[in-house]
Amino acid sequence: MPEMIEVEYYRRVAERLVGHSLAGVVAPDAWYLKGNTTARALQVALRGTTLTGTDRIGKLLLLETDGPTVGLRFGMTGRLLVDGEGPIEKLEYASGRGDPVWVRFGLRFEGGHTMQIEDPRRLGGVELAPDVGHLGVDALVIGAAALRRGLAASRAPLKAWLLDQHHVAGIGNLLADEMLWQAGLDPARVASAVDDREAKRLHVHLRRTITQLMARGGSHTGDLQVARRRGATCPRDGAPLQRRTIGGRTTYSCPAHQC
DNA sequence: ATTGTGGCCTGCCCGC
DNA sequence: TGCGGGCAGGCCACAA
Repeated sequence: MPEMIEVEYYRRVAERLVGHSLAGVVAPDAWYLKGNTTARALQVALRGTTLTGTDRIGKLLLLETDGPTVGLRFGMTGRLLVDGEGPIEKLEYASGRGDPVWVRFGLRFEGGHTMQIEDPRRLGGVELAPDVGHLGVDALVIGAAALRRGLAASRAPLKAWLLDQHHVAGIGNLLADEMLWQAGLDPARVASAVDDREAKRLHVHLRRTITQLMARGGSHTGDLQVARRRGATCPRDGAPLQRRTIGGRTTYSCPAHQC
């Protein structure tokens, strides 16, 4: 599913169209437009503007223009297609087939270029001038000290804290499980009970997990991934994995080495 | 303020 | 072969 890694891939393909001007907006699905915007409002605001750059904060992709900024969210099954092709063929929890009705939003550019979001489950969305003030610092940017301070101030379970986009932006369920498994920390630990040494270790593995999985090709390429099913054993030490709900999400962890 | 819960969306997969 | 129920999780509204 799209976590910050996949969204970063999307950002890189979107970057190809920087410098092109927008010829039109295709918004067949009103549900997909968030923040009370409409197809007409988007058309009026964006037509004739030029894509000047792209940015990403966590899982939010920002298309910067010389007019307003457009925010794209991909939910769990959204893919970005530039000129009909995406950087990712198949998403975890989504099939490899495509269906034209899954295209929920599109931008037409001068010269015939297109940018589209294909999202079978409609969990993503498009917003004009999104408010990014409530988003935490991007997971690849947060420093060890900030991570330690954030954890110290919370009584939420460690994993729930990591998933909260207000604290750190970009970590989804798979990444959270993988980095905690790598760091040897129990996802159910109370965040403030994580000591300085453990917080430092988590910071190391947070960065390492994201950069490594980005190089491998996606958030589903972690070492724990093969064991994300009932009855599986830990790929590291062979212990039966624990399956729980933490932070409202299915959580796999190893009771032997995560503590 | 913080933390937890339930609902939304819909395709896919499993068991019958 | 078809069908129904469970499942997946990012995000948001809402409750305490």
